[in-house]
Amino acid sequence: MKFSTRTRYGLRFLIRLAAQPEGELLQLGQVAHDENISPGYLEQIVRALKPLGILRAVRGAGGGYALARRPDEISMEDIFLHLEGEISPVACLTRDQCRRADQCVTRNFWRQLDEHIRSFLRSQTLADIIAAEKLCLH
Amino acid sequence: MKFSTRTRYGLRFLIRLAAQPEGELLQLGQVAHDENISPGYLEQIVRALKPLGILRAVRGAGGGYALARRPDEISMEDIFLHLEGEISPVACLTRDQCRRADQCVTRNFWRQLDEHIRSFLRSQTLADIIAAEKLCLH
DNA sequence: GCTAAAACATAGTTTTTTACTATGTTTTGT
DNA sequence: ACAAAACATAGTAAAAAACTATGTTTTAGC
Repeated sequence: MKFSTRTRYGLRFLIRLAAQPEGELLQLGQVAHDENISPGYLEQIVRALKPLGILRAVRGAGGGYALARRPDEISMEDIFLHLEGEISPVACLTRDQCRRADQCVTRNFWRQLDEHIRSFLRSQTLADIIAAEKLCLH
Repeated sequence: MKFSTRTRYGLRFLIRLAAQPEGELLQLGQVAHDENISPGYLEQIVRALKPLGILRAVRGAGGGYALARRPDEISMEDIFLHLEGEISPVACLTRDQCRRADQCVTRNFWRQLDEHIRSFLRSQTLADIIAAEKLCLH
């Protein structure tokens, strides 16, 4: 039960954006270098985030990325859904519904676990993570 | 973020044992057949559970398995630790401590998520799962 | 004692997923 | 024009997961 580098790298990218001064652009290559992530791989990851609509991209020389929304309006649940694909601990909760579902002894347990994880992710925003970080600094 | 078939099959095996009348043995081959799991694979999984000490095995013809403890004394956290290997959503919480750990922005977030998942698993026992099942029957 | 049936054990193989690379195209400031 | 950035897809390598194969050991029943 591990989260992929996709999710971890993507989160780090977003945190870097959130830490950026309002309106300032940050280049993907810069983040890739600082965070020691392959630029090509990071591009793929960032692309997965685009449909979420939280990124503002400026193309061409001198371009870069910025957040399109305030960090406290961006929930971890949304981020995880786009990076990880899905969150559920077992596939049958969201897809591949198995035919034994209604007589499945463990299904209810998985559903509860799923709801626990999701509700935590729902309760957290990008801003919370940054805030926790700032607290540590003094 | 999916749990492996190891964990899911192993859990189903334990539930079958828990549903068994007190002291009665259940054969692995029987469970494998009923649950449509490869017997050889299920054997591997069951072996991973042995160090937990919740299994009583009787070898030889007419042998089988039974629970060595009451279902309400067997926590989901223990089961998951043995089947999944570890629970933490990222490796650096339990091993592979990275050298940037103390300046890691996301580490605290991962730790909180980890604790949420673990505390849920700690709160649940095999007995709870069986009980939830019994409720559904009438 | 022999045999069949069960648990016990390890190594190997296949399949799937993850992580990453290669090779471009498009856009835009200078 | 050109360099630097985002955008996009396909391919590849490595790792993990899922399973198979091939045994050994134990024990009840004949």
